[in-house]
Amino acid sequence: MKELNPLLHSQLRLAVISILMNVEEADFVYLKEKTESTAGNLSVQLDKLSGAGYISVTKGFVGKKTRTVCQITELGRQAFEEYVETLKEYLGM
Amino acid sequence: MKELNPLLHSQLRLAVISILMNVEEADFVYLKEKTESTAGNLSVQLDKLSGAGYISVTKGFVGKKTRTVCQITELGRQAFEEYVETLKEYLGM
DNA sequence: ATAAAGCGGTTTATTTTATAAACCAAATTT
DNA sequence: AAATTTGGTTTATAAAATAAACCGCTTTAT
Repeated sequence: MKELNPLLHSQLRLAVISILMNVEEADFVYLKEKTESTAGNLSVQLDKLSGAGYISVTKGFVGKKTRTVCQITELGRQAFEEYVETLKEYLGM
Repeated sequence: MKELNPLLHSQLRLAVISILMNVEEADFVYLKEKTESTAGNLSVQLDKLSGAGYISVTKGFVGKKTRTVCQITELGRQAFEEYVETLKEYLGM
């Protein structure tokens, strides 16, 4: 049995990646609302994903307010696809 | 986004349940080999699954040796099916 | 017959991970 | 200008996974 990439096998990180797979980009506030996570938790998990090179995180401004935008990277996309394949074995699909 | 049943969202426990879904029953030694887990870890995770009523664990003998046999319960089967459905949402299937 | 090693586990301790709580700077509202 | 809100980060705590140590029984070798 292959191992399930532990970086993706986490509810919140999987939710984030899953969202980012279906959208060009998403900002911190959107991700927080969509995943119903706390800011702190989200911040930590985004760091991990970005540390692994699975997402890019860009801080910018909208008017005077900061805006943190996330995008999935090619590496992240690949990791996700592989995770799904592995998972299918577990689920018998 | 629905939450992924945390009892099933664990590599080892998911592997165990996944095996038990496809087999009438499986004993400790078989599960250990198949999942490549340590005995300690497996023991703990089987306890959790059995504590939740997802599997039944029966201790018996084969000759003089003890044998611990596991089977998935109806509750476990249901939980697994639901977990898979929820996961599909995350994976976009 | 007895010590040593192996089998099938369980219990306990350690490490890792997830989560929440506290905090911070800048902007906005009152 | 004080208080509140926004958009986060950092740090502390709780929970989970994992490994290490252990235990009773059996088998093997001496």
